[in-house]
Amino acid sequence: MWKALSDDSRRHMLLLLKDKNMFPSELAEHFDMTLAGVSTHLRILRDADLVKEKREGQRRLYSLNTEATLEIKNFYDQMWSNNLNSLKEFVENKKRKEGKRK
Amino acid sequence: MWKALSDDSRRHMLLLLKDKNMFPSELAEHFDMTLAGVSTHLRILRDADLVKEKREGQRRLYSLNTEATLEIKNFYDQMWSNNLNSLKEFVENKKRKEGKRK
DNA sequence: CTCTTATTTAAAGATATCTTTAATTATTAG
DNA sequence: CTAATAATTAAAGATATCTTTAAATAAGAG
Repeated sequence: MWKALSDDSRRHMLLLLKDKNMFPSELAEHFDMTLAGVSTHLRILRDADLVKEKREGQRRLYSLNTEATLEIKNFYDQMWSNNLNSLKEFVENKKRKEGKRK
Repeated sequence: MWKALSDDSRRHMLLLLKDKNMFPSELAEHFDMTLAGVSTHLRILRDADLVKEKREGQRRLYSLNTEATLEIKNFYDQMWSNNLNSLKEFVENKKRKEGKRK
């Protein structure tokens, strides 16, 4: 999963899929890479459970698996704070600051 | 930075340094690896700005750079939710659940 | 059934990463 | 200064990763 996230193209794919479900050929347009290359990256993301695949006839629709990104958050929580309160405060703080800026 | 986090040993080092600042020789005791290997990993973590180094005579004390892990959180926020409210709710929800469990 | 389209898989090459050993730098102790 | 200790750097080997080309699978169109 961390290996899956360590590649720039794959993180880019995840952010694209976040906005819109896509077919491999569609995704490939956003990258300077062959369709086979994209397909390989999608397999890695699928194995890491970061994306879901749904067959639609001869095509395959890929979508973000929103549940699976939790491990990143867990690691962040462990690193950044000992308890969830601090995270909560951080979020509230950031919101407050953003409110001011407007 | 993502490359730095993609290695199991390095993530383990970060979690160890979170609890206690350590010298390379001290860290090496926790790993099945030579001191030189540990030193190389520490260089990568230092380059990624994830740890800080402080010379103390002939030794070098390593500590976690708590500020730098923010990029992970940013990515998580982008992936998992469009707005910070959802994250806040998630945290509150998790806390509530944990409260129940006790 | 044959041709086309969408996608995956396998093989191969180039590049990157991890880990070790050996050499190097720097500090402290005698 | 010399010896010992702490740590880094360089070189080298093994392994892993990325990307491409070519072959394979699978669905739909004629």
